[in-house]
Amino acid sequence: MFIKTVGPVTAKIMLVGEAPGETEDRKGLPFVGRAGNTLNTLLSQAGIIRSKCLIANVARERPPGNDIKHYFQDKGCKVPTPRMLEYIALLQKEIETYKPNVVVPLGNTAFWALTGRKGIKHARGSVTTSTLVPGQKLVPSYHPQAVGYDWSLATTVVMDLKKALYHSSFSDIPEDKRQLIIDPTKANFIELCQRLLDEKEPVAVDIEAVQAHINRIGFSNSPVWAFTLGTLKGKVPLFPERDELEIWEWICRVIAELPIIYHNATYDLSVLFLRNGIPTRNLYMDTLVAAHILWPELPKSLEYVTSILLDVPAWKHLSETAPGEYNALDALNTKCIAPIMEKLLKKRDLWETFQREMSWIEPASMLQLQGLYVDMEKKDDLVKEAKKNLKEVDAELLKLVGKEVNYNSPAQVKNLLYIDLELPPQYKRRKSIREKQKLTTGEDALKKLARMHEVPTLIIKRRKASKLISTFLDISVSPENRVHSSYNVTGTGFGGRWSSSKSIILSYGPGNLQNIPKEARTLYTVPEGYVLLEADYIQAEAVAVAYLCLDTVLIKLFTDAFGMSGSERAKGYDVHRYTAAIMYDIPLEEVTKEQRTIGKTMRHASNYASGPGVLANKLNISMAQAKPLLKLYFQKNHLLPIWHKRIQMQLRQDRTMVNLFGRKHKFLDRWGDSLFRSAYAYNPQSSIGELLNISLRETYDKLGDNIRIYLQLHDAIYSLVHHSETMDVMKELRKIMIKEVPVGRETMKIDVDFKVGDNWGEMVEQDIGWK
DNA sequence: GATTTTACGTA
DNA sequence: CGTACGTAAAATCT
Repeated sequence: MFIKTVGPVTAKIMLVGEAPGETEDRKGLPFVGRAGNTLNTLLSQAGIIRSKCLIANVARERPPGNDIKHYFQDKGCKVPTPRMLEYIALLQKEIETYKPNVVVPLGNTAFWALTGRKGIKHARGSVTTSTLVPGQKLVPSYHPQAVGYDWSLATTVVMDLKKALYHSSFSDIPEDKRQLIIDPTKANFIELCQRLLDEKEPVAVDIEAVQAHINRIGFSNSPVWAFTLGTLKGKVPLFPERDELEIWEWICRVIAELPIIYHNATYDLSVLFLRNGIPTRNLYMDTLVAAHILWPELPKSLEYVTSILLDVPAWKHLSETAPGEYNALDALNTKCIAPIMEKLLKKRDLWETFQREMSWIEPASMLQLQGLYVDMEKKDDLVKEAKKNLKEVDAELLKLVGKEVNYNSPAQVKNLLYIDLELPPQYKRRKSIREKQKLTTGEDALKKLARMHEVPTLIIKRRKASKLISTFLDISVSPENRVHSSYNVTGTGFGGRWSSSKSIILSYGPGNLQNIPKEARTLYTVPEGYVLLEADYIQAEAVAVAYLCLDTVLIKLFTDAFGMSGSERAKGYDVHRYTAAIMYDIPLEEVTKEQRTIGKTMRHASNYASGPGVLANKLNISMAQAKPLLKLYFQKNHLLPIWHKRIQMQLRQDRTMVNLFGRKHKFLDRWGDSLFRSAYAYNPQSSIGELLNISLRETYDKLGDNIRIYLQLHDAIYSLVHHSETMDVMKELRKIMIKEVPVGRETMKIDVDFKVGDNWGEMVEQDIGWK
């Protein structure tokens, strides 16, 4: 059926979708199926009344199989069929007739029909014009159907629609009158720097670099202008050496003396310091950090934040064709969003959290630039040994299998297991029952098959050995035998924790330092006379959960054990033993090793509401055995389900959770168990991360002259300490790390214990009592 | 050549 | 249907 455009001819807003679906086809109206429902929700959240809008699709008849490719001659959907051209001409005529103030293309097809361009992700949220109807204002956004698949896009679409609503009150397209000064002469550049120094406003700075060598830098100290200077073209300097030196002196003056704004300071600040010796003494704001605090659940790129907060054209496509303009706009837009974000942070009571995360940038940058020393001999030995090990497994496998198989290839392993060896097929868990089953060769599946055949065990062994070599042992090191990973203070969606990844400044090493297995840690050694000191929070997340549940018995166990040595604690104050004791209703001292292991697994699993299947896997028991065990556990720990229910109630308010330090997170996923479990994990995980990083910064301030902070591992700080000072440093670290954290009416303190070693793989517990 | 999927390491 | 991350190799898309 042909679907007509609906809505009042006087409408100020016109919404354009892609093509009708099944329901639309049946009812003869656009956006009345599932996508229509989503659209209604989005419109109402944006304050737009649907009946006052014109609603259209580009294609007017439902394509077979709902596949838009039907209307194109090519796979990339760039060459339209004659029918599609007719539809586009019709759309053009309608827009020219109704003259809405703003047209909202929803999705790639509508955006392409109106502009001839693709890439809705980069275009959405910008204010732009149509080429189909010249002069027609557009505010593009995602298609409601995309929101249906990924509900976290909803927030973005609502913000775009609000922007469209604002733009529907007038037809003019705002002119970008901001002034960009691109590649001035040396003399002009110096004048401009002088102007920045005179005006004393916070300056947004952005560098462009290839392999951390700066080739361009841009500045902006007001929302109306910016300037940029290229210093390198490829590897060729653009100025004579003496001029360049002078230019860098002025750059240094600006950056070292004025309050500075970056988008991703850990990068710009580190490169400027490493390559040009320029310190950022007054870091006023990192707009990436601001975005991470304001909307940890949303994208944080400058492009995205700008599309949300400003009414400016997209500019990222200029990076190749007009690098000067691109860089100047980066600086300018950073400058423009900064004050808006500052206001929002204060309004939402997040200023303190923001300042705290800002304070982590310096130590995180230090850790990246400092790096870790690698013992090359040890590394070579370990690689050799691991390769030998791999060869042995390969030989065994070849004997059993009788042919060469690439065990890193899931396809080949599937063939081997399920066709050649005729083992019972193991399937991946499906998201919905309607999805078709997919075979898996993951470790859990192989473990089950291991009961029937000896090959699966060897495959597990083979893959572990191969992973160890490729990811953790066979790593690149700097000329100084160091690895330099970057710590990302904005790297986790929850916030509070840092992530760790390959540095783009000094790209040596395994990248992520937070997932290195014990076997690969031994190659990280310390200089003669020094020790590696690990200070970690004891049972941190479990303690946090106990306080959040108000489990007074458990809290007492932790407070009684506070300050005890490890061996004392193990005797009568061990959480897992306690868990087993209450589960089996026996005295603490009668708990067997096996029962303790069960207690430990149960606690880990059920704090965050895992199901019987997973527990069965972990304890290597059947589902039938796991179910009553879980039931028993929740009977004895009745506060846990109450806590979970409380979280669900909090989510119902506005889907927002707040951690123990005031950090906020909005959970945007589809309402359901998976969202709940994520929310259960939020407070303990992000609060402990935050606690550790607060302590890390304080350690950096107070002990930075005597020790080198070496590693951060979510709930542990590692430092290099002269062996003669180990005891003193332990005392100091305890003073810093043990903090009183309010949880409701209680005050939580988490104990710290220490390990010492001369390499990261062999750390020895320090059995010291502190009472 | 770029992007997605699969598998697997840590807290 | 623990959660949170990042990387390597293979598979897939263009």
